[in-house]
Amino acid sequence: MTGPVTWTSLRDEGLRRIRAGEWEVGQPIPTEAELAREFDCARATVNRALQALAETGLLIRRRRAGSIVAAQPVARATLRIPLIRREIEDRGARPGYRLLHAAPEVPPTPVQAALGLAQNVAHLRVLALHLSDDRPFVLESRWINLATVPEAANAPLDRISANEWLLNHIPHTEGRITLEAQAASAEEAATLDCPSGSALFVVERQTRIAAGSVTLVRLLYAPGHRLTMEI
Amino acid sequence: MTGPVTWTSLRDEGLRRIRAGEWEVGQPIPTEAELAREFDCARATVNRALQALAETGLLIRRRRAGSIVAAQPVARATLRIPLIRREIEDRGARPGYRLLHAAPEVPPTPVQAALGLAQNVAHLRVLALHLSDDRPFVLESRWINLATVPEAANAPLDRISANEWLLNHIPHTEGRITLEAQAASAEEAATLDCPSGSALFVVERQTRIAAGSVTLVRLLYAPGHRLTMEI
DNA sequence: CAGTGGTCTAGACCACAGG
DNA sequence: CTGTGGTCTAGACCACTGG
Repeated sequence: MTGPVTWTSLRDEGLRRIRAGEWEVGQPIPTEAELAREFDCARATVNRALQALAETGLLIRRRRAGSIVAAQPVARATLRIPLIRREIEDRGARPGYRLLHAAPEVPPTPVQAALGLAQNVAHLRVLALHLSDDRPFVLESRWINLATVPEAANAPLDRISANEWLLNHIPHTEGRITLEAQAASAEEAATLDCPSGSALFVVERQTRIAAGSVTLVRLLYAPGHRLTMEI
Repeated sequence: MTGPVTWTSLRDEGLRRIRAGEWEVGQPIPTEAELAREFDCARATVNRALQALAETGLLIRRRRAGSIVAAQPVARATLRIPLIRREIEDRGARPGYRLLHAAPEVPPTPVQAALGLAQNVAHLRVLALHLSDDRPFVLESRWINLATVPEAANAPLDRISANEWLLNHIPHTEGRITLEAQAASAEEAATLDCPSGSALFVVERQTRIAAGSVTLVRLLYAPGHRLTMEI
């Protein structure tokens, strides 16, 4: 804690004190005004630092009651889900892509329910395989809502993955991500070149824009895939 | 955008403009000064809003170059990993806990390597089963470093899960979380009451404090477990 | 070199909730 | 009612970087 005081340096010092137990769990830490005096800086600077600590769940801040160190901090980790191609490149491998199937189709009832669709809406059904150094990396099973994204019908999905095409055409979506494990069906196993019944890591992503549901995709990763995050 | 201008309202308006395409992908948005004039507020307020948008990966901000809308926003989702007991309670089920095994033991070499240990260090080996409405929910397989946390040797792990005991004694740790899928071994399957070879969702958490490694735990969830996040 | 974001400051007012 | 955090403001200086 030498040099000029910035809100990031204050945040780091707060993090240190919490981890070192200098600020006790469940106990209030000094008020913003007190910390501002201690570090000889403006209260706004302290505020910005404590706000950042509260954002990561380490502090619980309440007016009048002050800021207390969270007793049971919920482990909060930020998951970054990049483009599959980038993911492969980041591992130092050569990415590949093979379109397996692309045709208009009305989703089966359970998929419609998951998408929150009231009626039968035409979708583009896409199956594709992503390769890492020529070995199967992830099997992509996707539904694209043609009511929301009619242009998708003409997307050159044999050359560019739906993943990237969508990102280029509708980059900013909102949605939900679900992580789970699933046993590989015989067909999935054949495509991913692994034993039938293998435990697969599955990422399901559902995205929408204001106009409606955009896509529902299940990414079935070949065995051995891990997702790592720092806390 | 009526009422008083706050940095959160500015952030939300920026999010709307990005999603609506009013701020074009890859293009610079107005400068902070311009936005401050538009919304008739101080530049610091605009700055706080844009900083929040940059934090979530929607904007890329560079001095002199200005802020541009990210072309391929990396989907960033925050994963919240609560106490297992809370996780069960939050699902409206009754949590249960059974200690299966707890004894000092030197970890096998691969575990030592994962923990970054140079020599043989005594650990407490813990196996426990968490129940949800009397049905197996997650199998906890843990190593606790007795060099870092000697008190753990006397923890009443038959009554309180290591999870909670550690959180109460060493609440603020840093570490790494890994998510993967794994096939259930015969023994694991028996404990979790599922077919051998079932695809299990596995959360591995490794935590440490300044003094050294604290614990390595693998949480093997019974089939059907899903982890959901909003983007 | 000039324009942009990054940050600090000092002061102010407000909202909220604990006592 | 009062103390705490939440936020805004106006101004300032700095750091970086693109032209």
